[in-house]
Amino acid sequence: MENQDIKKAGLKITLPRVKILTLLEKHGGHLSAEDVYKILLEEGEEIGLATVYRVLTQFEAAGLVVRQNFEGGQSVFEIDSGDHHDHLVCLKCGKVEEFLDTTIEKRQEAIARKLGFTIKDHALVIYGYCDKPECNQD
Amino acid sequence: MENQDIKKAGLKITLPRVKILTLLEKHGGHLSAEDVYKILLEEGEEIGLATVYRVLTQFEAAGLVVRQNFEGGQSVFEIDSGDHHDHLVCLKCGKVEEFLDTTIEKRQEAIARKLGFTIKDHALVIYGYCDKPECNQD
DNA sequence: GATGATAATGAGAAATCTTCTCATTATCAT
DNA sequence: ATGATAATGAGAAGATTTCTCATTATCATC
Repeated sequence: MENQDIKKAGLKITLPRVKILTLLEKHGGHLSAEDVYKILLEEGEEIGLATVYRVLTQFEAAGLVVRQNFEGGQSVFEIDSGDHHDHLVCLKCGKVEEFLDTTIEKRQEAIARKLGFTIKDHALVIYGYCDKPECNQD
Repeated sequence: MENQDIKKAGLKITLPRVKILTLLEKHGGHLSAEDVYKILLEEGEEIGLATVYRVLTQFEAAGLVVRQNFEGGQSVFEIDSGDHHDHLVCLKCGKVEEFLDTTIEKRQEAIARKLGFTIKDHALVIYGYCDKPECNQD
């Protein structure tokens, strides 16, 4: 029940928050603030774009969603399912694949340790072309 | 001689281009377009911000510089020394460390192959706190 | 060295994404 | 039901980057 998640985050349960969280859960994928805004509009919900940004930022701070800053464009958000993963993004069609590689994760920690850093977060995005015929090559 | 690099890129040798390339080489680190603009102003060069953006983009396309999109803020540029590397960024003081890990690089290729992607580029940034006393913790 | 086709520049406008402001409205503990 | 407080919506504003276009500079050719 997403209402409990919102409450646990110290936020009041409001229609915009419930709708946005439900939408992200239902969709599953990676949505930008504007995507969320437009889908809500299509569903007949009159929720302001500023509210969408505000709520997504609050959800991020609360650990309910994760923000990804893919290059060139807007941030995208996805439900924080708890299992960290990195991303592969197709530069042609925009398809996003997720992956997790424990070897890479461990190497990162070793590197940070060696250089005296305490890891707070990390972003690994591989950009390329996926295997669809219209995306292949060049 | 940086003039030859500019010429090889199919660009005319102009004062803004020479100044910007020289500045990046001299500085060595990671500079935003605005950093470059301000430093040039301090040096008495009247080069417009639009020109700085334009030239940096051209240099990137020509492979002379590399653009990094660290989270939250402006892109930064550095001379493309040829040796690819990834970055560690301190969230407190902004210090940037570079590293290269062949294990990670190889794993990325394996992952892309498995998922049917042709790698074009990738971005790995580790965010954390460096070992300076004022940056440590929280 | 002068000439001219073409490319580059500078300044400000504009585009894009995101945050802020503030008056109005909704939530929720009592 | 009431009231303190938080949340919302709309538009303005901020931040970064790109675009437009008139003016100027570059460089191959003469």
